[in-house]
Amino acid sequence: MRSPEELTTLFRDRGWKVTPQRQCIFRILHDNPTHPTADAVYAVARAEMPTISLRTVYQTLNDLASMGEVNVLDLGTGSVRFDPDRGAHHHLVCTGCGAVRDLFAEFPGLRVPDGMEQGFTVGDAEVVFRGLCDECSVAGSARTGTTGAGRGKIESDSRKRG
Amino acid sequence: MRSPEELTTLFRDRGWKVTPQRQCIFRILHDNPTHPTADAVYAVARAEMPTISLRTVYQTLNDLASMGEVNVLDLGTGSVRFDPDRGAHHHLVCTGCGAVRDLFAEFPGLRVPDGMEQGFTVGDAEVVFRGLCDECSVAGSARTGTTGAGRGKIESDSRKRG
DNA sequence: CTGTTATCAACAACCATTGTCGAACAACAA
DNA sequence: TTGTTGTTCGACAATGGTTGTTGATAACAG
Repeated sequence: MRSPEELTTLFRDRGWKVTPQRQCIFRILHDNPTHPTADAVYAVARAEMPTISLRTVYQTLNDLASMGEVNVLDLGTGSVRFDPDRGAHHHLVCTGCGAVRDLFAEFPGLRVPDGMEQGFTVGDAEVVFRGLCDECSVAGSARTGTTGAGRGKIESDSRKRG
Repeated sequence: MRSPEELTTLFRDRGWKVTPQRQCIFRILHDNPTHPTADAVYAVARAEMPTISLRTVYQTLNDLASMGEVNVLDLGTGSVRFDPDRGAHHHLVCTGCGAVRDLFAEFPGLRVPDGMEQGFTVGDAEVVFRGLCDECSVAGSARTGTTGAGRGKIESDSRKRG
């Protein structure tokens, strides 16, 4: 996404006000590679603006998304993540803790093979590599995780109910 | 996933009972290419078992997931989907209506380039092609959708609040 | 047949996210 | 420096998807 200064101009052009809260969020997101959730942004923002509200964070995040300044990612980790990097890239997702890392790689030949479109008008392709991050592969030799995606919400197999 | 008959055996082996409800869900899922949500399974199940509960559907679906008989997919469409096809394949996702279609294609060279693992122990790669299905591309020439993923929950830009 | 387990119904709780409302306030153009 | 207007806050309710709970009933499996 663009720099806080540029965003200031863009907001003004749209007739939107540039409040300290918004500027704070601009700064937090700028060059941020951590794909923070709304709640993560909120936590950081509170450090310098203790009275900022979660509602305002969501509001501004959505404003930025509607302007196309951040990408909204739902990688199945339970909450939506915001990515200020607008360039084409893919993701590594930890099935343990939900961490997301960028993967700047190109995969030539990554398009729907002819005749398999099934009526779809296909836009972008995103690749998600799922696995365990360094911390989680150390911490847990058990719990290899669900085979596919999943937000870690699989019922804890609590048989014997009732 | 395996046939209803095989699943019956597998459940018994685990000391689980094979109830009509479970068998019903086995049948609904078997060779089902629609990636149904739990609610979709529930709707079909009720057609032949009007008294089945949503709770039981979730329960059985999670049982099957924990056995590795179905894949749990969170494609950012708002609810989790269940895929009985355990083979390697990818997906087409409609950003309009959330429909999911299988894409049986192989993408050779789809692995994390050396040195870009960032500490991850990478397992599978899933490719999501986002676009519009035939129905949605006819129905909506407006609303091209959010650039990235997103469950269509972006706030409806209702300015002038307060 | 009998003991164990699954299911039901009905409800509450959870989480991420959005809506709402009034009051206070601050950005910014005049 | 003002006034207008948009923004924020706080506090709470509501949504939708999913899971927990409970007691009673029903059904599987040995």
